[in-house]
Amino acid sequence: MSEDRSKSDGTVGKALEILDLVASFGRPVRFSDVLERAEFPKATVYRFIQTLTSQGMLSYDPDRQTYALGIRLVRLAHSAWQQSSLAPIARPLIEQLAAEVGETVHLAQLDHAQVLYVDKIDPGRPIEMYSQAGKIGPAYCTGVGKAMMAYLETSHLAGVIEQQSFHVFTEFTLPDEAALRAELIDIRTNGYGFDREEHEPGIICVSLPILTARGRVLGALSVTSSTQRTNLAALEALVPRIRVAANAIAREAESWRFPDQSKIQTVDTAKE
Amino acid sequence: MSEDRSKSDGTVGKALEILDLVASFGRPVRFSDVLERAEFPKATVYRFIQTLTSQGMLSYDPDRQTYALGIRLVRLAHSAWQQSSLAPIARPLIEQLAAEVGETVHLAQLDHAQVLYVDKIDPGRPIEMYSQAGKIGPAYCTGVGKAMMAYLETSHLAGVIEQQSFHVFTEFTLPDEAALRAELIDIRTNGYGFDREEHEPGIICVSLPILTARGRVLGALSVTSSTQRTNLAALEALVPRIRVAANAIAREAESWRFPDQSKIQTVDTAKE
DNA sequence: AAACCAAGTTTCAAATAATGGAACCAAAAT
DNA sequence: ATTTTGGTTCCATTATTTGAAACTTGGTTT
Repeated sequence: MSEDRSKSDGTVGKALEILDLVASFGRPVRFSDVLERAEFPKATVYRFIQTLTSQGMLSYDPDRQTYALGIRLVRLAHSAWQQSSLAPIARPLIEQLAAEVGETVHLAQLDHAQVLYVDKIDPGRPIEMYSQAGKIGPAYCTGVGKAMMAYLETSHLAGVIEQQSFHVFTEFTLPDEAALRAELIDIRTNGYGFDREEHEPGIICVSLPILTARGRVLGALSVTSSTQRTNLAALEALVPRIRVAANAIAREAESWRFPDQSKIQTVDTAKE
Repeated sequence: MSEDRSKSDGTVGKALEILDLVASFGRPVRFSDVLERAEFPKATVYRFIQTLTSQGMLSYDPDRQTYALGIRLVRLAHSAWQQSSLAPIARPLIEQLAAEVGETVHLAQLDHAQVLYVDKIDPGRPIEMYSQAGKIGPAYCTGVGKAMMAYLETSHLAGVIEQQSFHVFTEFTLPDEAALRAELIDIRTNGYGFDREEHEPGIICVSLPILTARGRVLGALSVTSSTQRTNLAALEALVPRIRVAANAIAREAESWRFPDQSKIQTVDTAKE
């Protein structure tokens, strides 16, 4: 199910596989824990762990003799979040959106075949960030996931759908590819989609894709609430307002031209 | 100055060097941008970028033909922050501390030879997370940096000091190793240290290390303010309260025993 | 339109680094 | 004192990385 990464990315791919493996434990691990789950021989796993530790991608606790993900990752993520994600651009826009509609707003992007939440604003309560940004979720049963899938090009979409688990979370969870594909056509027709308690009972949302002028999917925006507080029709009424935000984010993301500091003449004598 | 990483970490080290390089631009980059600054030949840089992109560590924008740090990093960092840093443990404790003292509290750890801020609570304003966590700063002229250095073992300390730039930020910046070493002895004697406008004019702080029972440095805590609002003596009065928090964090970090889910019998027939 | 150029991509033999079985070591358990 | 478990090192074999050079592509200039 996830044996595609590292398939032909040589040593680097394998090292990152080990990194993911450590991450998957969700807690500090001993060498033997990793060895057990890894599909490489002892010495190989050992060397990878050494290397990753020396590189700061893993950290070693000498007291407990355990490895955990290293803080170099936190530093890199700081840059990643700033430069690669929509979050820093979108932050002021979704803050205002959340304040106006009075509901939780999610900003998500597609990672591999999963939804990755890059920001969340919950009006009222102070922002808890790390607990949300970086979180991943299934694509086939979340509003943002479906909104993004609806606008993928056919070939890419096929790959993404193939990797959906179609685990049944609630009675409303879309059960299979056929149901999902039908839903995606609907979304494309309307320009927005819903989560009808497909992932968590009582939780509903409207979602819109964030698209470039050329139609490439950048991410998705959703407004989430519960069945107690509101209903789908009320959420649907927010679509125009959300669309304004989504468009604004797309426009800003696209127009973000960077100071052209790369145009410095490169003299060829730069070899010294 | 930073040619130590990847020195003998083979291919993986080199790939991560490229990753850092991309991060260092702070904005999406073209292939040639990277090539220019990298010390590897064209084909090598090219393959690394391909690999990293295919691995999701970099993301490629086909419209602009640029690479940026990938969102897989955000996902990994989410785990890293949770499992490796002190932040999730410390969060409630420093929130309360910030509320009580009414000043900004920083939580930092040492990464390589730099200070890495893993959390920040500013009473009054809502918490901005990724924009702060992950930020790095110099060790020799920040309160948290000096507090941590003061408690490193001699050999480790030497390596860290060697990498300090001793750039002069203000008239109070410690100018050289001798001044720093003297200051570190002071800090060790008192159990806490100050930032006397050494990094930014008008900004002062008290800082305490977070130490394990065995005396290993886990991180540091600081309460920051400005010369307009307060003075060093007033900050010093907060030390006992801060020490409570620092000790609590250390104790919790140490006693955090993880559910013993690794003790599942590993039958050796697991080969199929 | 032809010639040119810059940026990006592919090739392939040589150089280098990764591999992994096995031996080794240390500390804890018996 | 002996065995077991968990971690570390060795080193000949093997596979991968390397990088100069050739090539392709898309955009400019003449």
